[in-house]
Amino acid sequence: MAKRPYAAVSVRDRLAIEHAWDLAPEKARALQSCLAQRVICADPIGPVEHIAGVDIGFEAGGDITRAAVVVLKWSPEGPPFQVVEQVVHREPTRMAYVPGLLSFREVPAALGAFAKLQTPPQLVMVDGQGIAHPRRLGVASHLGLWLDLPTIGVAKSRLCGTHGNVGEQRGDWTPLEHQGERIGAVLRSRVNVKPIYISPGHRLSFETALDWVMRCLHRTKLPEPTRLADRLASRRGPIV
DNA sequence: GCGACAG
DNA sequence: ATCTTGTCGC
Repeated sequence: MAKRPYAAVSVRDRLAIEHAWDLAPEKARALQSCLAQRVICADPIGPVEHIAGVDIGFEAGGDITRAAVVVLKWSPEGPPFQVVEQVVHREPTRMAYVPGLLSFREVPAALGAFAKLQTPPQLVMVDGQGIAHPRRLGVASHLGLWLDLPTIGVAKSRLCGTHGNVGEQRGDWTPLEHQGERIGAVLRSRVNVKPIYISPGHRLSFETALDWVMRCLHRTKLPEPTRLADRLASRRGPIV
């Protein structure tokens, strides 16, 4: 049988999906609740050879959405990792930012970038929340569902939920909860720096999500995958 | 009704 | 997210 080029979502699925992007806020929220039921928050995730980092930036005063994906080769020795591929995909911005509906603004462009990727990753880290979302469908979860890959949400600030104080040592963390449910962890990724919010996006557990983020931490606040994707999305690097 | 609110 | 200069620190 013919080998399908690497594109996590088939063309036909893309069409069906794209129809579901431009929705009125109420419809979008209803769809999130529906999709959240399909999110799997458990292991195993299988052997990891390549890890992708995803982030979105904007150009032309916000009219153009710029999706960046960086693929790193995982090494047991830890970071810094080798960059094996980087892709940037641009397309017209779909809609304005609405708290809680970020995925409808960013996932379409992210899928466009993944469609151009040659190296299939086994794990994806996304800049934003996973299930640490009012309806349990942050951008990392939404993207994970369509890519059908394990994803982790790595956010720089809180969207919802409450938590106690986080220890001061690198690696200290405390649970993030919302409406009586555990939705993620608040992690001190670096001393003297605001903690980051980690949550499973899809197809892995809380523990595994936290493990991989800690394994990818180098000397900065953000784990390597999202740190590099961040730079690429705002065109400050890698590109070399 | 009054805040809070990923990127 | 983006618009923006210098500045404090490793």
